[in-house]
Order: sequence, then structure tokens, then C-alpha cells
Amino acid sequence: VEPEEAGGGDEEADATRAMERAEAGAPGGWPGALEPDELDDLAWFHDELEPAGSSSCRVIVHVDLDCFYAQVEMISNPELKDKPLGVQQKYFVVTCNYEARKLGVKKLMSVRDAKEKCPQLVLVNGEDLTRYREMSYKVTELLEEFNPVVERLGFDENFVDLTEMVEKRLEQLQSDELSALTVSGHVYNNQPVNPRDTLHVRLLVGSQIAAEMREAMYQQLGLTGCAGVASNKLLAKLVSGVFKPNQQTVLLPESSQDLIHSLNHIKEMPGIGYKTSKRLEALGISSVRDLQTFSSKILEKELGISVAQRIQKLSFGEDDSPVTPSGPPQSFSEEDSFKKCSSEVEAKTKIEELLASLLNRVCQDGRKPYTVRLTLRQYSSGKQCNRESRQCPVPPHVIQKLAAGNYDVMTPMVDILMKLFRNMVNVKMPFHLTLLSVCFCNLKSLNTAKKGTIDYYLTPSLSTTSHAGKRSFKMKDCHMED
DNA sequence: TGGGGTTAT
DNA sequence: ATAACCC
Repeated sequence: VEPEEAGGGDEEADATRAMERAEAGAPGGWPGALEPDELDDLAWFHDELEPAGSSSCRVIVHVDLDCFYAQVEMISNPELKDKPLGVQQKYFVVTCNYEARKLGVKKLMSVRDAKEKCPQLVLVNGEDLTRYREMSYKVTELLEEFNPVVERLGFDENFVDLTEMVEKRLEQLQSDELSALTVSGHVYNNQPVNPRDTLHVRLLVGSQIAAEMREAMYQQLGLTGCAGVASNKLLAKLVSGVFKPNQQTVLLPESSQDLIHSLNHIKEMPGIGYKTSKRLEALGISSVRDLQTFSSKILEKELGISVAQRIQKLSFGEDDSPVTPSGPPQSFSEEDSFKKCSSEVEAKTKIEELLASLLNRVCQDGRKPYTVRLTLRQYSSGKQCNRESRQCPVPPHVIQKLAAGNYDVMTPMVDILMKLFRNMVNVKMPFHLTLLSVCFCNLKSLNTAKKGTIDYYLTPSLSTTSHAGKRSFKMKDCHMED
């Protein structure tokens, strides 16, 4: 099928119809079951669908640091390097190095269990994330040097869109060099590379760039990690974990069905979380194939069209979500959990501590928070994950003080946060909190002009001329606030 | 379970 | 403001 002619949309409609057709004759069990030969047709359909128009096929890398917090701690204190090391937050070992893993320590194991399994385990406290956060952004910045299109996922994972870089490298190559290209790292399934297949060649160049990225991370930052190269984010992420520590894997399109079917449960599919997997299980869906073959109509009724269509595409290994550059953070927050906080004074003290750290961070960032939020967790025996929050604007005079620096901004902020607190907690009644969190969000450069707007080009400090210019004006000087 | 983050509704 | 997702 030529995508240019009938239009790609019709192919998709055909695929959907093929599925519904197959569903109509579904052989018992639950609605939507397909015969094995029909399944192959379906997989074939989806295989052909995604790369449609090979010029639009992407090369994505997922970079995943090995036991990140533990690595940072081992760099801070090299004596820890050859010992089993765990990073502790409260009563849990949140991550550990490979020495410790060999001895049976697992992520998010309680300190008690971990010590029982491994009495020699060395523990360091990792409740203050400052050094991890700093190292995390160094990694992202290093990757941004290869290509600015880097999307962060947590502190230790990044996606990079390599499509353009790969194209440029291929343009530079002579034909004799082209035939001599080799893959860097593993090929998923040990699938043979076809040097005449343009998709293979592009992914292979992607694997070379991935190797260069990992080498740069090690040489410049001393960090090791894994990488996965594939045609979309989902597959790149899944394949990055295939060979584990400090190795990389490329996925060729012919093996994508094998990769997704290597998952033992839909919950392992990135994008399908706790809630959705429970709802799917209630529908009798537990494997990737169950989800592939389930009636789209019924799934849409149950989960809503948006979630249904997205996760069913995921089940086929399809993911058209772009690598979205993360840029600077959208929010800053600090939280603390504890066994019990039951007085207003106690809460105020904790809030002051969180706020003090946050103000330092916000100050260093340079942008100003226009919204504050207080979140808390009340003790309750049964339910899990019951947090509530209240938020409000940061008063303009406080934003001004933040901008000017040096003025006391603690006092007015604590007052605001305590109002939010009393809005959630009736302080005249007994209460029992187990977590407090303060968040600054809605961050703006003091300068409110946005890229692409008239204001942007009329603002000397932002327009291109002033980057090179000797004078830099501030908005205030221009009386533009009005 | 901790101490973070994101986007969608 | 909450609910889902990610690490």
C-alpha cells in the first residue's frame, strides 16, 4: 500500500476493521479472541503500518544509568566501590549496587530484610537528593550536546531522538564505508543485520552513537549505564534493559513482536500502571497478547477512548509519542515522611525546613514560582496513597522579594503555607500526619515575554541582538509590566 | 515502601 | 485539585 495514495488513515481504519471482523467470529472464551493465524495477520498489519513511509521512521535511544544513587555514592566515596552498598531512605533500601544485588538485596527492600539477607551491607542515607539531582542534570546536559532533543524520565533515564544525526552521518558516508558499518553492542535476538536494509543501517548507526554517548558519560562523569536503540520510545526503553549492567542493545524491526511478547504481564508495559493493569485484569486481560486481541470497542467503553487506543497500540509495540525536550524543571518540591506528626507547631517546624531548602533551589534556578502547594498524607489504616493538597498563588510582593533577593521571604511564605495547612486539617481536632510536602510550580522567568510573541522581540534582554550586545535591559527598565 | 517528577482531566 | 503515569 502506498501511504501517499489512499492516505495512511484508511490503512488504520482497515486494520481496525480487520480486528473487528476477526472479533465477530471469535471462538468463545471472551469477546475479542482471535485464531492464531488471524493473530499473525494482525501482527503483520501492525508491523507494516508503523514504518509506513520509511522516511518517517525514527531512531530513538533510551539511556538508563546503572543503580544511579549507588553510583553517585561510590563516586563520592571510592572506598565504597568494592563493598555491597545500599542507599537508604527512612526504613528502606531504595537502591543498591551490583555487589549488594548479588547477595540478594533488592530495590525497595526494608532495611531489616536487607540486613538479614546481607549483614555486611553498607548503608548510606539518600534522603537528600541534591547530589543525585545535580549529577542527573549533568547527564542530561551531556546528552543534549549530541542532540538538544532529550527527554528525562526520572533522574536516571533519558530519551534522545537520533533520527537527524543518523541521517547526517549516512549522508557523509562513501559507499565502501557504508558496506563496512558494524553494530555496536548487542542485537536483540541475535538477529542478523541486513546491510541492504535501510532501517537496519540507520539503527546500526544509532547503536554507534549510543556507544559514543555511554563512553562520554563514563569519561566525563564516571557513570556507567545501559542503552537501547529502536524506532520508538517504548521499544527503545524495553530493549535497553535486555543486557544489564553497562551494556547496550539495538532492536531491529523484525524482532519487535518477540520483544513485546517477552513481557510476562501487561503491568510491565511502560504506560500501563497499577490502576490500569488492575482494570485490565478484571476484563480477563493479563498478557500482552490478551490486550492485542481484545475488542477495541469494549476496551474504549471500559477505559475511555484515549487510554484504550493508546495502550492497545502499545501492546503492538507502537508508540508515536515524540521525544519531548524536558528543558528546565516544571516544579521544585521537597517532602518528608515520618511516623507521626500531630500538632500544628510540629507541622510548622517541618514546613519551615522544607521551605528553606526549596527557597535555596528556587533562588539558584533564577525563575520565579507563581504557585505554591502544600501536600499531606493523613494516617489511615486501610487505604494507601491518600494524599491531599491545597495550592494558591504566590503573592506578587513575595515574588518581588524573591527577585530582589535578601529580604525575608520565609515569614510570609510560612504564613501562606500554614493557611493552606489549616484549610486541610482541622487543628482543633486530633490529627495524625505521615507526610508533608511543599512544591513550587508555575515557574516563570521574571521576564514574562514568551518566545514567538511580540513581547519577546520587543524585550531587549531576550532578543538576539542583546545576547551579543553590551547593554542588557531588564523589563523593569522598559516599564513593560503594565 | 521514598523522594522525587510529568501530563491529563 | 485530583488522578494517573514514570523513576
